[in-house]
Amino acid sequence: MPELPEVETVRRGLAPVMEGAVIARAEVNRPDLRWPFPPDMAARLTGQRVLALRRRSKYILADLASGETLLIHLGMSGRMLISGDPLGQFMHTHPAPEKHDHVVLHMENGARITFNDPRRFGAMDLFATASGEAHALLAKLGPEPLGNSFDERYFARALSGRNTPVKSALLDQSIVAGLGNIYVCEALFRAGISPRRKAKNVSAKRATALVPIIRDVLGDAIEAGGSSLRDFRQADGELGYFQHSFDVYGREGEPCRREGCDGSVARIVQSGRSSFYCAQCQR
DNA sequence: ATGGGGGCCTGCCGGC
DNA sequence: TGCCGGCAGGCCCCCA
Repeated sequence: MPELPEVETVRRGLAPVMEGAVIARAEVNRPDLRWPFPPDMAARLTGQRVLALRRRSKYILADLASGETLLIHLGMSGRMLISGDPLGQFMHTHPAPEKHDHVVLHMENGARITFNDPRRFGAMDLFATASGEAHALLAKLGPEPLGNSFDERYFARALSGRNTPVKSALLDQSIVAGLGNIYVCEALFRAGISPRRKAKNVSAKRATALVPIIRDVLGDAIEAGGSSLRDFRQADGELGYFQHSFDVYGREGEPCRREGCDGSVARIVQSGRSSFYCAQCQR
């Protein structure tokens, strides 16, 4: 269920045990997740050193010494668990295998990285690192919201002329890549923009204001995730799931948190997804 | 080209 | 207690 901040938290948690480390054995327990795994995936992972662990949008990308990149998507319910004790962080034991442990990377350094995904909306694939972002899943992604190419001018233009609700536009990964339902709701709350407003009717001024707000919402969440990583390593090694405090998401019926606002959080359904917002101060 | 809806899966929670 | 409907943070694909 991870959005960009959770995926980044997972990446940061995996990096110390994966970057520079060698995959001794890849255990692949089923032929597919959302799509079939690439041919001979286990063999193509076995013996490979991980040169770098990157993130693009909600995808984790592991560059291998073979010249291939392992693409990982957590879908809605994907989780990563680190076990073993490669860094001397008190995870001496490997937990018993659980249902939905689909892929396990046994690292030469003693770490074990388990991908567990009950709903199987996740994905794994291999592609030539040199082909860059030509992969079908990456090719149509818009700019990284925390990157330089996501700027005020770009964003105002991207929203202008769109007939769809601004909520849908922000969920559109080709406009900006990495936001999901939660952080869209949170960003629109901070910006005081109703999720129902058509994208084309968001003024350039407000679109401009939204850019740093999106960055802040994501940045705050990454910071919260980062500070929780230590705890997860010491506890059970599970990455990417931690307590968030949201202003509107999941707070239907509760009071609006904006100072001076006496409204309450409403839930509406837009294209089949819940939107949480305060109709009083989001227009 | 754009926008909306269906579908993929399993687990969990609340209501009866 | 058991069953059932509704819901879940993603994203591709098809259709109008």
